[in-house]
Amino acid sequence: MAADQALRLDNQICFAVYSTAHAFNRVYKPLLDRLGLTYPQYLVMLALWERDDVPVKDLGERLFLDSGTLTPLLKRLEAADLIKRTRSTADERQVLIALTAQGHALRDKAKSVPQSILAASDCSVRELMAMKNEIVALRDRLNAVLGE
Amino acid sequence: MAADQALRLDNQICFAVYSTAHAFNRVYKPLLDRLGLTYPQYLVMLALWERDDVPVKDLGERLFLDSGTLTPLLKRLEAADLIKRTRSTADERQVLIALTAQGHALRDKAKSVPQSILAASDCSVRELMAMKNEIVALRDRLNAVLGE
DNA sequence: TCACATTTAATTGTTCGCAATTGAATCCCG
DNA sequence: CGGGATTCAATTGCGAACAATTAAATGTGA
Repeated sequence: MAADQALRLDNQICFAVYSTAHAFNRVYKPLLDRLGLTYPQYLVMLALWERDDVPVKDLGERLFLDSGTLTPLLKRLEAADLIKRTRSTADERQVLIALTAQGHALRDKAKSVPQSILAASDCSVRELMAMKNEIVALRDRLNAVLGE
Repeated sequence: MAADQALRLDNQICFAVYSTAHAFNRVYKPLLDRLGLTYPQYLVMLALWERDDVPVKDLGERLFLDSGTLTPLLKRLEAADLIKRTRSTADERQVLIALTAQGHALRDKAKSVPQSILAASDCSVRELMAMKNEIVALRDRLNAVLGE
């Protein structure tokens, strides 16, 4: 592809991904407002609903985020009584993140969210999963380059 | 899909898109550091290289961003002497964004960026364009819901 | 024409996201 | 055992991203 064409905004897959991430964020906003969560906070809760009582580092690896992002976010979730932060006794460098009863309970309220997003995306589950797999494969290749 | 499965992080296309956007950002970082640009600033420059002398609003529509994001970003580009902000005489509500000579010149330095990204994505142009088209179609459907 | 609505950027305040650094705990190796 | 390297979370500083509001300019209809 000629450099001129390559620099066109419309040809940039990165812009497609970037602008779609923001579009998702905007669609999620009214749904998550009802749960009292921001979108990144929702992702943290999704991760914790799968497995909690984990150090910040574990959460960071699952979400591709570092402590600079997670520490203040987790403090806000703690202030909202959704999680508890406890310094590990076994290894005092670690801070373990556990769900509170309210944090567990919020999962029920969140159950309807994916269905609403599916409707907004106006697409079959099969198609979305196929796209998701392609995008994840791309992400993993990009991350592989970073790891070198 | 059962609600339990739907809430799994791995099944969320939104998380796939979100985490891929961050992966792109990290791959772009070292390349854009050489141009003295952040990733959103690079997107603004891409848009301006296609068409400049445009009001902030026009830029916002092309990038799906509002003045709250663009105004400070454009001030930084102006401080770097890449663009000039001029209040329109025809309609004094508008501020027109034009490239400076340096802003135009930066395009040459940016020409090698897409090639580097292509290499990092370890994927053919054809495959990337196909993915891009799918993602853009999804974005447009999401934005359509927001417009209602 | 004139009051009122709309458009446009800018501003304010909150929350991410990350690089770089810090300080404490733990690991590892001689 | 001891000292330097490593790991982990927190902190600082900067740049997005967006909601809500503001102020000025323009448009519109009676």
